[in-house]
Amino acid sequence: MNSEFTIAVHSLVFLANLPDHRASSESIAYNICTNPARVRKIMSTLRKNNLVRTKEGLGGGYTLGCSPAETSLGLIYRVISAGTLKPHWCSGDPDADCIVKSNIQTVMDDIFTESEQSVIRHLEKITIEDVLKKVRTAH
Amino acid sequence: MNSEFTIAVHSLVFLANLPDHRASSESIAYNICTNPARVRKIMSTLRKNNLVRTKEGLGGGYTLGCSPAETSLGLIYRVISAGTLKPHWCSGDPDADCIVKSNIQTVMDDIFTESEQSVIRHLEKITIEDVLKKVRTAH
DNA sequence: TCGAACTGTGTCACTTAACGTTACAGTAGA
DNA sequence: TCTACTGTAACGTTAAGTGACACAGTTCGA
Repeated sequence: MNSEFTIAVHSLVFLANLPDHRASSESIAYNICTNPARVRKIMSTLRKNNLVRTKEGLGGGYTLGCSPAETSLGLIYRVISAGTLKPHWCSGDPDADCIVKSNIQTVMDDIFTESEQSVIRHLEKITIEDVLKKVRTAH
Repeated sequence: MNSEFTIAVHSLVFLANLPDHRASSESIAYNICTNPARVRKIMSTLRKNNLVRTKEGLGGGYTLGCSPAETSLGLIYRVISAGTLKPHWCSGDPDADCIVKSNIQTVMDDIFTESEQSVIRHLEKITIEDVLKKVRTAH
């Protein structure tokens, strides 16, 4: 899985934890330990899915566009990371004669897709608020 | 997820599909489309878990060490790829003052571990025989 | 007992994906 | 119009994934 999911969740939790739910890409990036451009790219995707609101210009930045209690990590995964469970490298060769060699790709593809579905179903049970609570009570 | 899981499954399905369930690393690698050394490295792990038997020397090679109908992909995942669902990159910093920044790592860690468990539970429902059947009936 | 055909394993090189950096156009408020 | 933001693209750098090679150890048959 790629780490954009982590960044997306961290950003939303960070915003949810702030009194005014508002921050610039620079302060979010500082909290996450990455660079503002990377944050902006991911926030831009979140905005297109109404999970954050953005405001350009002076005094602008990012604000929460969703209710932490109603936003699941499953939704965030689908928006940010769908398809990333499957490895890039594939075994076999569709044009080969051997049925294993030629058919394994589509079979494994299905298996990875189903596996991803089971991850998403699990992540749908966890909300941003749940994560925030865990962060607040972590020892 | 890393592609060693794919190679392990492909190898076992390939062996299961052969009449004598026996092959050299070279012929397995050719079927998978990778190099023999990589196959040997992964098969070595499978051998340590009794999923294949290996024989060195002249006339040696790999044979199935398990029953395809009783061997689940979940077991293979645990043996080969446990822990690879989580991305390498982590956000936050355990030494920071902000509770989000300092605690997000352990919280996300738990989430990835649980997500991996749900993948494993799903993969436990699929056997090598199931994969072989799908390969044989794939259009 | 020697040679051929294997596995086991380590090392290094190469390729590709992940991540960081910089730059700059566009926007909005002071 | 200046300053502080986002949006996005391009490029550089680092780390992971994969391939290639080497060689010691093993087994069998001639």
